[in-house]
Amino acid sequence: MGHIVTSPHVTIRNVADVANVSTATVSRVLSGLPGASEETRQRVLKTARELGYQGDPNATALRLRKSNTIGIIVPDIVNPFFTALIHELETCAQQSGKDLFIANSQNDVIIERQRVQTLANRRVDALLISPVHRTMSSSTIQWAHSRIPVIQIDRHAGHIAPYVGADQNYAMNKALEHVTGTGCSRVAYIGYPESTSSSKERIDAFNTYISRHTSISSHIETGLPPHAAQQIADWIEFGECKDAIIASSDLHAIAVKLELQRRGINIPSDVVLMSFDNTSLADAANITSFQQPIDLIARKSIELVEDSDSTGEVIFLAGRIVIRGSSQRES
Amino acid sequence: MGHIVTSPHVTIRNVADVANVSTATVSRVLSGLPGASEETRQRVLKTARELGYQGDPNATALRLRKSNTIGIIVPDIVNPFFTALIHELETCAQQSGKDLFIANSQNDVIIERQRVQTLANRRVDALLISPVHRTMSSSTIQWAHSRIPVIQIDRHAGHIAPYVGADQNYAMNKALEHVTGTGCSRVAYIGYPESTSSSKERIDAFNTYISRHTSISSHIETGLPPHAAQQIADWIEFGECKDAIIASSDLHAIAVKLELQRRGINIPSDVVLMSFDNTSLADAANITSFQQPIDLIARKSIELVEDSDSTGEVIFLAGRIVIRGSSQRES
DNA sequence: CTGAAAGCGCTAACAG
DNA sequence: CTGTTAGCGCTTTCAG
Repeated sequence: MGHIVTSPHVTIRNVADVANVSTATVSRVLSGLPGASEETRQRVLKTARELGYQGDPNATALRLRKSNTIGIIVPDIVNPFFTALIHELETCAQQSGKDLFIANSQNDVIIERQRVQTLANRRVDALLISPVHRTMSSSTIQWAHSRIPVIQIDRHAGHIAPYVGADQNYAMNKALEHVTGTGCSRVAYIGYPESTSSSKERIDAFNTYISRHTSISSHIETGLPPHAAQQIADWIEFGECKDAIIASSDLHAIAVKLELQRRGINIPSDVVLMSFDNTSLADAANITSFQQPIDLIARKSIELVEDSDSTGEVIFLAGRIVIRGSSQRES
Repeated sequence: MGHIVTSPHVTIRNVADVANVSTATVSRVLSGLPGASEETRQRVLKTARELGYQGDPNATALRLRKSNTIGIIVPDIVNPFFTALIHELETCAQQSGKDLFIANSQNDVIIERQRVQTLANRRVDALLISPVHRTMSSSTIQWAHSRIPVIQIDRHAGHIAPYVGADQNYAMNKALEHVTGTGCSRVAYIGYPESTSSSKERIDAFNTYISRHTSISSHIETGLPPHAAQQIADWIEFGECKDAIIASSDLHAIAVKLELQRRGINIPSDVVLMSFDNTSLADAANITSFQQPIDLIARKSIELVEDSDSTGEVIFLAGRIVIRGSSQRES
């Protein structure tokens, strides 16, 4: 068995020879440009089809200095939120006839820089990026933006390039309204530190809301899911007012849920729990979660790519809460 | 603001001019080839660094007809199992100094063919693919294998190219031993239909085991998670012997868990439940799950890529069960 | 040890 | 309407 080379790559030259025209004509026809009689058009199209001509994207990219592709760099490809986003982007990109280059920066600004360079060197037409860090990613993004159009997506590193993402302030307000609506007046926030723009915006929104509603007492806990979950469990109090926990990621919510279960604390009767992102994890663990509008985020970002004179735009999108058993009696 | 072109791409020509040598020499030095005095070496290296030379992968790929990259096509990028695999592959590929092109076939053989063609045209050095379908993907894979080295990973479409994946027979035996070990003598299988090699192999292994252990009664239910879960719940019986359900994916297991909860059936006291893949979903839902050896799968496949005379190999790897609350009393 | 030159496959003037 | 030509950035003989 093994790898048998049967069909070499068909070049434009091959097509030209068989169709008895010049490579220039083949190129024009295949690019849909004018300047070819209907007769030759058909002949070229036919032979190209018969020979199975596919084109060489590397040669085209070298010549045109663009590759008809869009690059997307996510900070963590294992996170279902980002794969859901990638999935939506794929659909939108396909509709624009573009391919997607998917890259993972593994939550590391060094790797992020490498990925940005790789994609820029490959001459992607535009780069969508969800930055690893709110401040430390900005130089990389600026570097990229100086050579190709860059759009920040879901997270940003300042007003250094257009941004499309969810309105974290709106989301956090909805979340707080929901949990206070279930009768909680002690509410805690748990999530990663303020290293990403979305985390920071959520924490800011949380604090603002609390400062305006003096009847609510609050608590904030940041850190990696397991550790932060232990801390937050210590904060739980049984008294006249009911406790609520808002987790900034489904992962944090699950860590909290497991920790509370271990301590014999019941959800939702003792403590109301909800989270952000509404990934398959929230569904699996039956946790109420705020659904980011990833379909709109994807659509808008691809639109921005097409629409070249859209520099400096900042687009916030809404979203909605998906209520599950962790914040209501009946599941 | 907007997109400001400040730094054009630095070419080998630029480096050559500044260093006062020919492009040929620069190329040799940068490729680490012999044929350059230590003095010029250093000078070239220095100027390349100072100018921020990055190289043009498109030009190199055009010239060399290879791109120093590996392509990976997964059937469903939203599935945490495949992103975990991608993550491992990234690590291994990086160690070999290669970039990874990630593509998603969206469980669709048509899209799968497109993705394969795209990557082949981009001259990836090798293609790793987890086929969408056990039989319908084979022509695409054969087409690809006729032009570039192809390795089937986790799933396969016949002995048409090397394969690296888990030993499904071993895995299913371990699963059956585990659930029968908890005292169950009625056991059901739930999963997707036999459209993928792994599904088929698991079902075959299930049937073989059952036929050898006549004291166990069995049941098989295939279909999409929610529907199949309803069916399987109808099968549950309360009697002298305890029931167990083995789910072929974490998604199926979660659907089963939710359906049983709705009917007031307790896990694990009434029914023992376990699944395959051990993704973050299983962790979230506290479900015992068989962990595929994705680290070994990734390592082996990258090794096969390097080792060019490895045609026709078939490598099966083991794995282990991660026990959680769905199959034991204490969590 | 080094440079000149050819050419990978493609597109875009420019002629005809 | 069509062909000739140059060249994108790179590597690699082949001379010197």
